[in-house]
Amino acid sequence: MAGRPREFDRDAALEAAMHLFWRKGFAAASMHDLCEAMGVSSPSLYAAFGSKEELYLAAFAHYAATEGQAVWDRLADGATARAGVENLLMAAAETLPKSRIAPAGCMVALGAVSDEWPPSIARVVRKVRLDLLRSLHARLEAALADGELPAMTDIDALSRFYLSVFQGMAIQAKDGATPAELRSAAKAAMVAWPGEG
Amino acid sequence: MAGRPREFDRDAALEAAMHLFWRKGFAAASMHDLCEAMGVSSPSLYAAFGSKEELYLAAFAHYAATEGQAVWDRLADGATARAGVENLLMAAAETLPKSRIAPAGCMVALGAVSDEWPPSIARVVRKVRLDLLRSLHARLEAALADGELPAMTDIDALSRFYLSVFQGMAIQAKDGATPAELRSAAKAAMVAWPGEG
DNA sequence: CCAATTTTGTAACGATCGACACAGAATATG
DNA sequence: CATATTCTGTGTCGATCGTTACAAAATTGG
Repeated sequence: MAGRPREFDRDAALEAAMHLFWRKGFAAASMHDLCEAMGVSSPSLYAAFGSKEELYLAAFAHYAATEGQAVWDRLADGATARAGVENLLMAAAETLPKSRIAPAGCMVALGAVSDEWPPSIARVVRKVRLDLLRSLHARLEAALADGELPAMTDIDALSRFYLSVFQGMAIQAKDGATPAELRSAAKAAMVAWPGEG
Repeated sequence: MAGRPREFDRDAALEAAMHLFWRKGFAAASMHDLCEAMGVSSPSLYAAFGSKEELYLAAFAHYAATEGQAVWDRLADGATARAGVENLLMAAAETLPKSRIAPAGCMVALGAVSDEWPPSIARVVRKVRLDLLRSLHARLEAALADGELPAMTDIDALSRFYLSVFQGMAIQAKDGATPAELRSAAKAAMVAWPGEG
């Protein structure tokens, strides 16, 4: 087991690819752009990641495990499901708009919404989106069992509703909405919590 | 003023282009696909529409004037702003999922969300999205003036919130959500109407 | 019928894309 | 040092993209 050692940091390169994909999507981020952003020539890139599709999947997994997880973990914060959902939306309002270090939007919410994405990527992205719906659903179901929510609450509808608010916020962030504007929308959404008045 | 007459129906061809762009987005709908779907050879297409970008803009305008307008007009239906918003969301729940005649999603809500779109198109699409926000805002402002909404209601927040629900529903429709599922989410959103409970 | 004009289909253009062949350079092992 | 192995950069491959010459075909006006 020998060979010339790799001259670039694989994780740093993956992070750079993630940011470029995050900002430009899959198709618009050309291999030329990626090589430049990652500081790696294309044969090295292919040796390390296989193909552009596989590189995207690796970057997407990295995104889900870091940026995405950081926001979605807030759902578990707080004593009640209501607090968890509010924390989630507030964190989203803070994270979704463009900042000095991060592009606007969300790779999970906005990825593969048009059919111009490779099917293999679309399948993975949509699966993660459904996972978000499922974890929202699970949190609300627990709240129902705890008696936090009225017994006749429509959990399917409520989880789908709060997911739609999150996804809509992602689109508006892409259009330039500020954290304050998204917070106000999230605040308005929390009024729909069952038993509010 | 003479010349060989055009052999294809310009409006029918534009409608076909609209459906293809609606389903596949801008980049993934190649000129080859478009020519096939429109039943026109590419030089004829260029003579009639100018370029692929201009064709998209024409198809998008056609979409906004027909499919989009039909849904958004519901905002004016009903005696109250609340009824108008509910009608709008219910119409969206019916229209957004894939049907026998229409693709899933919405060209306005989901168009140009990634940066892989030509800037000229992104500018137009985002302007229309902002117009949606403005018309929602205007309807709620009128309701405020009529006393339908409490005097301290945050109109900016409320319009942005309902827009986000609509946009989120569009994403979920792309992921395969049914009209019934979207209706239930819309119903949950209406609970957030000020003074509910 | 003749000339002018516009559309049509075939075929091809240059540009760009993702992907890779190749040879040189850098390491580990014996 | 010699060999095997792996990485690196240059250059290029075939495919596909949007776009357009070109000539034949079809119409109107004189």
